[in-house]
Amino acid sequence: MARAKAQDKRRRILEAAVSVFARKGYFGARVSDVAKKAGVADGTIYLYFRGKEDVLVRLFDEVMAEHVAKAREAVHALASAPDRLLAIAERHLAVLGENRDLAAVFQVELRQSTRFMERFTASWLRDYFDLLDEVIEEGQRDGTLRADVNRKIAAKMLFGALDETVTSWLLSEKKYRLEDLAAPVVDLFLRGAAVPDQASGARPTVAVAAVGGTGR
Amino acid sequence: MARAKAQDKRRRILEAAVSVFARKGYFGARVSDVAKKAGVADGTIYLYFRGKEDVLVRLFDEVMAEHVAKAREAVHALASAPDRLLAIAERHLAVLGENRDLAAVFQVELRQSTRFMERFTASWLRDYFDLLDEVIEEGQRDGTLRADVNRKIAAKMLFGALDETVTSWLLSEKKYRLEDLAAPVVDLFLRGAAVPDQASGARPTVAVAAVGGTGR
Amino acid sequence: MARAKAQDKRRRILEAAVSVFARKGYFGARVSDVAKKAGVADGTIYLYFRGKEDVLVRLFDEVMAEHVAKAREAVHALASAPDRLLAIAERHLAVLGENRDLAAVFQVELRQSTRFMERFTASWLRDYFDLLDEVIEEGQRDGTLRADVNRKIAAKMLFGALDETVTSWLLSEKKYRLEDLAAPVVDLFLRGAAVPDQASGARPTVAVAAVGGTGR
Amino acid sequence: MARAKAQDKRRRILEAAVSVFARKGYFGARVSDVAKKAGVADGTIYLYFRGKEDVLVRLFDEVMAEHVAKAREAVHALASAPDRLLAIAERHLAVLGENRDLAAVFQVELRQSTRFMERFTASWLRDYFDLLDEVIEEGQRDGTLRADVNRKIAAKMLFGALDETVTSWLLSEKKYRLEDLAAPVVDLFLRGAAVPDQASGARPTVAVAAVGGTGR
DNA sequence: AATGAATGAGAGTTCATTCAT
DNA sequence: AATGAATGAACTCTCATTCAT
Repeated sequence: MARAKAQDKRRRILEAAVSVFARKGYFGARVSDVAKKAGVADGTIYLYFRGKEDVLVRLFDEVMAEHVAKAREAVHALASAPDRLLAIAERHLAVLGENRDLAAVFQVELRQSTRFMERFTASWLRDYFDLLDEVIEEGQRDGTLRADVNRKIAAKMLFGALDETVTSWLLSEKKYRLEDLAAPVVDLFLRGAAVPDQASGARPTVAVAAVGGTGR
Repeated sequence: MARAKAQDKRRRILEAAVSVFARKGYFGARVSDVAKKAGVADGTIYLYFRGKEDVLVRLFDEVMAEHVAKAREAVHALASAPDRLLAIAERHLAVLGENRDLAAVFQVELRQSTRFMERFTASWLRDYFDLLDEVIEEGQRDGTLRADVNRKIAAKMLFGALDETVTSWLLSEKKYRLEDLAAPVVDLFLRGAAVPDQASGARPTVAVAAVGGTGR
Repeated sequence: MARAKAQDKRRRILEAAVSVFARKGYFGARVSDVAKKAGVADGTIYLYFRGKEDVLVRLFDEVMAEHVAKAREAVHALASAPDRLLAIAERHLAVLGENRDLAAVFQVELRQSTRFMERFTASWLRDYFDLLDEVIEEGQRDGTLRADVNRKIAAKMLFGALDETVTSWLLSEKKYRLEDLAAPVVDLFLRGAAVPDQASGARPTVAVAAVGGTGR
Repeated sequence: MARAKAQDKRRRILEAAVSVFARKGYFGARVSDVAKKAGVADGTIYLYFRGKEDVLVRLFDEVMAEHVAKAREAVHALASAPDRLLAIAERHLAVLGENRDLAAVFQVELRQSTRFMERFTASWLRDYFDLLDEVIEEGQRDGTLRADVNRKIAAKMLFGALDETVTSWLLSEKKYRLEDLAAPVVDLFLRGAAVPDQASGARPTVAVAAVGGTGR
């Protein structure tokens, strides 16, 4: 019981943090703002978190852990690489599209500093890229994806496209359903922007450079 | 003479800011750090800039103005859309690849807050996306790019891919030439990740949703 | 308890401010000087006051509110205008004569700027002048004070005389009891400096100009 | 010639200072504001004055020297004490009434700190009070002024009345000619506010305390 | 467990003054 | 004599964190 109550308070603090960080930015937000929004005393936050930065870090870790886990589940339930990539893209856009404040925190506030970013890159973002990498690799093995594509580059392109899509939506005044963009983005990712050279088997002239270390 | 000296001092301050912001982050950097690095007194910075934030903003504006202008020139010198996109990508990666500190500031520090981002999105980033949009449109008109691709989405995908490529390079320990990734990224962007359905004319099953408002 | 302690701290800050402002002047005094003198941390001052200026303003308001109230009480307890004016003068000189630091703040620091002065003139100083005005008016009605005297001018003369008396005392090296000057000042105010024209009813030759708007 | 030009520049700086100090207050005014208003470079001020404070001090000294000298001349041209006091009052109010900015500086900015005030009190203000004292003394000797009046107190009352009259005029929104108040103020000073006890030769009951050291 | 008053280090910015030109 | 760019000390106020209650 006491445990449940405590967890509830912890959750309220995290939710308040999302809201306050989204509106004022991480540096602009005061710990007391978060406390007030959460309905607790300033000091209480320090019973649940090590400090202001820890709130941001935990927020990130917990949302991501859940997201990556669900993405993995979704992937396992599907067979082909294209379907799997679409499922990942849909989840990605849906999660952030449902909660604009969360999107603001993830797209903007989380990129506060190289220090933060390195930490994130080293943890769950790594997992997320690994997931993309695995899906692509399997697609290459079963022949649905081109084998001559560098997986690291492909993963970054897809992630970058989704990321930019979210940021663009976030900063846009226009209201549209973010997840509706999953299909066209993945379609473009799969089929490419160029008109295929139909007559011959000739490839576009841009050479595929063999790039070594491009992994994060 | 006096004019030249003043401009030199201004430049030194901007260069010092890039270096200091890259290492400590915008919020972590003290104005006095920038001053010391630039070899001027603290107060001197206020003779050239309105304040700390103005240093960041000017830095961004001036680098971007130059970059976008040069990208436009490069585009005009080339004929086909694929070549043009490759040229843009090469410039994008080369500029940031040449100066890791500058890359750090652009990839990380500039995204500190929604306030910054909105400002940037409204100014030069807008220009940059417009440039991509124009190149893609012309490619669609002359038949080198698929007409059924949403230009806004395509522009975001290419930008997102480049952006993520830079961020990944920045955070990576491995040393590689960033601009070498321009060709494979653009190739992937043009040809897509999927193996084309050669026998039939069948398209991948993912439908191309007609999405209305996706512009920033 | 907590309430009492907080009020005590507030009072200590005000007392420290009187002491520090008197010695260094408002602009010369640092907030940290006041804090140190009050035995609190710098930041604590901002829990009780909006800022440095607010400390001065509150100080003034609170001392004046009490002073004007007590002066009114004293007035009500007495019957004739001359007695009432003497009572007011005695209070005026006694309050400031008892606390040289307070006198310094009131006579000097409070007149730092037109901004301050306008604020003060608009608030309690107005009340004080109103009180003098009322007492004089009643004196004119009951025949103890000359009816041909402009009340506004008379109030300013008495106040000016008291004010100058305090300033003079403050800057003087000599030590004397300030309140002892109340009687001679009021006496002079009432009887005038000139030798009355005893033989005739002739008035001094200086004409009483009928001046319209002389009120503050 | 060069000498004349230099003096002109010096005068322009002083005039600019009056204007700027009146509007922004001594502490609020920047040296560069004064320089700009005077049409000279910041550094030039330091060729004519020791620093910001020196500008204020010289301003005061020079205006006062002239004023006291002229007041003395006016006094010598007149015979009776009442006339002389009226002349002094008229000059006092006229000088400040003619130049609101100068009045603002003298009534407000000059009282910035005990340090300033002590300096002033020790110099020309001393002269001014001495002049009043002399006039009153002669009036007592020739029988136009009451001999039982303490001269120091009387001088302070008259000065205080004039001072308060100026301050009141300065802060008042209403526009009226300040010097028109000289006559009624001096009349009140001479005849007193009380209705004389006509039947008997009885004096008002307020005793004239014999106060020793009341001089500044 | 919770509170919130108190702390005090820290930083952006201003501006009187200097001095090379 | 005049300039005005440069200096850098100084100061107010903020806010993450602590700890007595």
